[in-house]
Amino acid sequence: MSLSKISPTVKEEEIAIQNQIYNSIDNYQSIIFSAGAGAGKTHSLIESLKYIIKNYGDKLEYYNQKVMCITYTNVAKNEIKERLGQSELIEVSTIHDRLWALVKNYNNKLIDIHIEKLNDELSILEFNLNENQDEKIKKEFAVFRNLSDELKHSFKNLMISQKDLFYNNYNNNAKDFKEVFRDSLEQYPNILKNVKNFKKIVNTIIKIEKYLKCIENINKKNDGYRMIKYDSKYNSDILHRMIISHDTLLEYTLSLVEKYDLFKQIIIDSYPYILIDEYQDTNNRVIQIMKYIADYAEKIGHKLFVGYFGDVAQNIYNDGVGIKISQIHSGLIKIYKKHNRRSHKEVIDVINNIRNDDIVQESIYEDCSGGSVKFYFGKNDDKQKFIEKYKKKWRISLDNKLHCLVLTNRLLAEFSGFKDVYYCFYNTEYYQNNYEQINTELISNDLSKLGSIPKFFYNIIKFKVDLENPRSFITNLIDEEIYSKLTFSELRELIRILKTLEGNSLGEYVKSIFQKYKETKNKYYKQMISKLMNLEVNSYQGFFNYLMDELFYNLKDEEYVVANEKLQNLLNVDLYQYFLWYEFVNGGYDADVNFHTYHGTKGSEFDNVIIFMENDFGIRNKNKFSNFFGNYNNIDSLDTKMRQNFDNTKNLIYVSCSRAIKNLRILYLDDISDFSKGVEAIFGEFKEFKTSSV
DNA sequence: ACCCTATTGATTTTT
DNA sequence: TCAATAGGGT
Repeated sequence: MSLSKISPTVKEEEIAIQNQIYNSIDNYQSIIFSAGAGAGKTHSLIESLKYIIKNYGDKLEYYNQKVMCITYTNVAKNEIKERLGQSELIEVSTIHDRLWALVKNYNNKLIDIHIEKLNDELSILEFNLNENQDEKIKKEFAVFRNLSDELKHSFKNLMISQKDLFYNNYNNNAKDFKEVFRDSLEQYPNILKNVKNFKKIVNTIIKIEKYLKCIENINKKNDGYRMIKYDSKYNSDILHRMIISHDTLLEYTLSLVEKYDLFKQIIIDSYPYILIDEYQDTNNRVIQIMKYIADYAEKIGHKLFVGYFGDVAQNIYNDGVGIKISQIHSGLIKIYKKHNRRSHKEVIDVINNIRNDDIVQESIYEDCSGGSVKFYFGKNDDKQKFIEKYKKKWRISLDNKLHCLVLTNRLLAEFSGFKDVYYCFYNTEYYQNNYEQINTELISNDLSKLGSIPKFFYNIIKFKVDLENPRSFITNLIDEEIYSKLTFSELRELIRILKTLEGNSLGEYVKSIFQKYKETKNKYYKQMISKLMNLEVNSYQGFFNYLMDELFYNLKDEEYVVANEKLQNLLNVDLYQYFLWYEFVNGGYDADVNFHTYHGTKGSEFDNVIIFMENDFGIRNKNKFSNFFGNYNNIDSLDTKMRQNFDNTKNLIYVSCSRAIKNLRILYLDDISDFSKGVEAIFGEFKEFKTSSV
């Protein structure tokens, strides 16, 4: 068994590094702790928290103070809470939750900031509408600007009064849209020549109106305008309804921290220890907030410790602060940890080459060899063969799984075997109009993130799986409320009825459920189905209509046939595909090969990893990976923009490759001859993958 | 042949 | 939301 022996000297080194952190805590010297993938960062963070409680817990309790531990994601928050165990003195939460908890007590100040924000936004809108000379914007607003002042005024009023008409027809095709406004806009020359520009103009006008009204309402202290609300579920601000979203919460908090010394002091005196997990992913405003607080603590001579834990090379999100942290928060004590507790030597060597900076990891284990890394290039069609080869070679089973990383959710759906489910959902009006939603609402390992219809389908599949799985408990299947009322023979009868349900597609299965519903007199069955379907109408037609309403709203008569067909397709997909999707949502526990996106693997580790890579990352990021390898040997010649792209790609490859504990293979699906030097520099050598040799 | 407009289809992830 | 491409008019 490898990866088990740690030499005493290395163990001491590791302890010495942890002691450096403790020492900084003792002296209230803020730190930035940097360690590569698999170094045990979270472990260090948790040990530090325990250290604070052990040594300063009494003092904290006496002064009614707490330790603030903030994470970027809820997943990280839960992991830390679980590993740390119960502690009254430590508040673990996501950054946004913590900031909102602090900030919401300052509602009056927030309202002032909100009015400022509305005014700022208003001047931007007015500027674009009337003055902005930027070529693109000038063109978009030209037809409006060409109107006389009088016409501008009347046009604004007209559109504000016809707001509903405007939005109701918003998704019409251009011809129909023009038809709606043809007569009422005759006196405004060319205003509706280009629908896109027209929409832009009218949207701007309506927004200005809304913001002005909002300010008026705030000043009059009208109902609904006396409080700022933070909505963590929704991704953008609705400023005119007093609702702010994630980024604006950070913006407002930063303003408060900037302006009000008392606010800073309250934070400092309530939380003398602030620890930040995965700092590289947080928005730079968070670091600015911390810097303001730290500076003020020093000014007034109050003790404060700020600890950043993270790794700049694992910053893969655009708005993460990454390497810029040192510019924003200067004067931090740097602590590095070079040990790797995760991977075999062969993997560590490669990931060191990828990051190529001052963190050069060494395995903490003496017995760290025995892994293997190889880089292949091959054809796009060879992916399945490649997987097959390593399934055999590595003896893949449920106990020794293979994890494949792909770039897009679309590929992930295809490989995982629910391609048609993905495409049929993709083709619905709802997901066409909210195209980015499909990836969160359908392709998620987190049940709470599923969209309403995917969740509904999930429940139906779960019902079927629980029913057919001999290992599952009756109580899983039958609701407690119903189960408790049943006699033994009633239960047997209910199960007999349930077992008669059948169908090859989701549609057929649901049809069978409702057919039985109509036929049977068994009230328990009816209760169960009512509960499962949660629909007003207990019929297949009711089910169908419900889906139609949710997925294809706002239909015009002539669109009905196509929509009907699309929904039919969604229901015609083989039940097995839905089953595979269900398995995926559950985390793929029952599959020996699991698929992930590169980004989605952050924090995980797997024994066997295959990464499929190619030149492009979608249509907007042409040559992302080929440029990385091509530029690897001459990064100094890159301009700022190119360098940013390079680092971003580097980090993504670093995160992906560093998931591997033992075996790592890359299959590159394009020609690599133009940048093979870069590949060699990282992976040593490369080979062609020939299917004939399998 | 050219220009402007409409339609189409898409990269990932978190709060 | 936005870039690429298809389409339509001159």
